[in-house]
Amino acid sequence: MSENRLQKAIDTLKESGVRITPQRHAVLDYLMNSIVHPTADDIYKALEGKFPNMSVATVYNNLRVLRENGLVRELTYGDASSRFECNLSDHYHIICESCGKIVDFHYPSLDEVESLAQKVTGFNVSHHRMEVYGICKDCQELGIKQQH
Amino acid sequence: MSENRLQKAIDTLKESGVRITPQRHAVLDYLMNSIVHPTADDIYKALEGKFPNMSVATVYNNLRVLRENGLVRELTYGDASSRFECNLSDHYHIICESCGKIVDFHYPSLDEVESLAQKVTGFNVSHHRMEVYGICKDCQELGIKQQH
DNA sequence: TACACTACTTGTAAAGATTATAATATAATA
DNA sequence: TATTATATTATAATCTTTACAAGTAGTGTA
Repeated sequence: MSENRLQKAIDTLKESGVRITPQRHAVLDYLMNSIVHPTADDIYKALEGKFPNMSVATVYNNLRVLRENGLVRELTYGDASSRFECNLSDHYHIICESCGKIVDFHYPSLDEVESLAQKVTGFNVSHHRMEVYGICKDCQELGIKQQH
Repeated sequence: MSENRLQKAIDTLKESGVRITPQRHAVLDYLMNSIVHPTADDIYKALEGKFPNMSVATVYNNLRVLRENGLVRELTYGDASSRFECNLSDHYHIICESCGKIVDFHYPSLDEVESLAQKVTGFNVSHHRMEVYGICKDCQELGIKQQH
């Protein structure tokens, strides 16, 4: 199942003349099997064992290539560094203000907002982004425990 | 009108034991009369004439103090630097993908999304953010002109 | 297989935004 | 006006990301 997705992605890359190097394969594979929306540095550290000589620049380069080929989405939040995900299906994110955890959730796309914004501002609208913020279950429980 | 808002903000600060220095006053005043959502560097450059000796750190310090006192909101987008605004009324932003211009627009708050997200994820939701992206009128016209 | 071409990786330097630190200056208050 | 806590300044440091040059390695062709 997941292997299928990976193979499809590799085929897409090859069709665009992008070479499949071991490092690139590893970055893509890691992202495909990750649900935590890692930063570039997370990925770098995660692959350190497998590729002791890999440069940080390689991670950034590959993330850029994957993004340019529509296989990876870059998420930029308030904190210092970008986060990356492979899940390109239509979904939104909810972010824990305490631990930074990011969780996907589904909601019908906010097309109405887009069309109103277009009408009011005269912009030619292309897309939108939306995130919800709050405290995750784990941190809620931790907070309650600490009060005792 | 605007003077009234400024005076109110100053009173709020004084009540919290925050001193009103000339630099702090200028940053607040500049933000109150700005509609372009400036970066810290924009503000620094704008006040350079009035305060030739002001440090960039002072701008950051003051923006932090103003934010902590609920007078300024920090907007973090994909690009490198944060933007700041004083308009704390309920509104959303639409951003030009060509020139970076940010324009306010009004839309009923997306409470429904928040409550669904809370139900589905178990998070204790506090707020959300949403921005629309597109090409502004000016850039649309510029694009058409360049094609001739 | 040998060659050539191009893309990729690596290591390091550089850029840019923001924060930390220490010394000096100043606003608020009695 | 004197005092004291807070703010400003100048600079160094940090952190993320990009740029660059040199070397490496896939890929296609003869």
